[in-house]
Amino acid sequence: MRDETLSAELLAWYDRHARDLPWRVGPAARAGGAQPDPYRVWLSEVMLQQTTVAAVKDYFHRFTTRWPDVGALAAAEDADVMGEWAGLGYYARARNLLKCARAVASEHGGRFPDSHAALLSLPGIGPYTAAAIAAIAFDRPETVVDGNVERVMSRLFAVETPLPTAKPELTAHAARLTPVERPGDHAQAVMDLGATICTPRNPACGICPWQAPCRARTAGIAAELPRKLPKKPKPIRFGIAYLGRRSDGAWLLERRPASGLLGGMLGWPGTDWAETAPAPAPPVEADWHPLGAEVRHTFTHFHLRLALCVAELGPDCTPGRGQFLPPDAFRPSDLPTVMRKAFDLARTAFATA
DNA sequence: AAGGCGTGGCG
DNA sequence: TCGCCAAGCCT
Repeated sequence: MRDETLSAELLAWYDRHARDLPWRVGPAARAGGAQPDPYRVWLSEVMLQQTTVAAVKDYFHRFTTRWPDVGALAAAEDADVMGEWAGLGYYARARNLLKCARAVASEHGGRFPDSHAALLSLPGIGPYTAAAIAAIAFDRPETVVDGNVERVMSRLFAVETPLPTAKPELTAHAARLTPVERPGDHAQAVMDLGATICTPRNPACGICPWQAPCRARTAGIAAELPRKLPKKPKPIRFGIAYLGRRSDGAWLLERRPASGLLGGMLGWPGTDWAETAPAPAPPVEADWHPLGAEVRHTFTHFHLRLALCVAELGPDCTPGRGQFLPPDAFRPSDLPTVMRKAFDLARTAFATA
């Protein structure tokens, strides 16, 4: 059965405390008839997948400045989009972002569909994002369930079953609270609550609009929820990267395969990353010098220790892999973070050589 | 249907 | 220093 009492209390809080975000139409403007741009809602939601608001803001501004609408993005070069996404992580999102933009442009006349089912069929749009776009951009009564909602529901109803087992139960709770009126504001309100008050650690229960009905707070276990299954330890992997600079200043880089880790991104040629020390595998015969420092970087499922080799390459150098990018065609900011760390260390070495 | 897939901030 | 965590999706 539906319970809109709780939502009414939350919306009253949201009307006073909604965060001002670049992609958001606030409750006052929305009440005045303003509608969010589905393109901006979609772009922000994809960027926000497993990513904090603070990390997304600058990327969102750069993307919307460079590609103001879905048609412009659909017409962009792959390398430009991947370069603009560099540093934000989870690069499959960028690959699917382009696929989705092109699908909207070619199959939907340049307009985002407004139904959950149609949105779900687009690349990079899963259950959460489809519901978020339908609710926020089109004010459809969809139930949005992300990590925030799971945490808030687990506390509000004191669900002690660990995630991900508890997910269906938490989704059912969230669905009961979804109002027919203002479902978009409701969705954003629950997520704002989770992001600012019902936080993972040290939740600010004293100022929470749901402090009275919250069963975890009553039981004194709010900070312990949601419970989660233990995680596997991350192994350490080792690799070597080769940073070669030609005498004219061009750097030897390569485009990584279109799928897998850092898929589609620019990177330095090198060995595979394995749990045992790699055999040297330079991309071209040269006087490679090992760098004293190594890059340490942690991915989702392993720690990487990346040894670096640098070399000055001759003007007629013809490498077996990769391509030379002249200085005016190479922005270090186009590199994923692990590769940019390597560049920063090597650049220092060249500068002092 | 578990596991692959980035990064930065925080306690 | 280190584990945890963030507006998940795909295979």
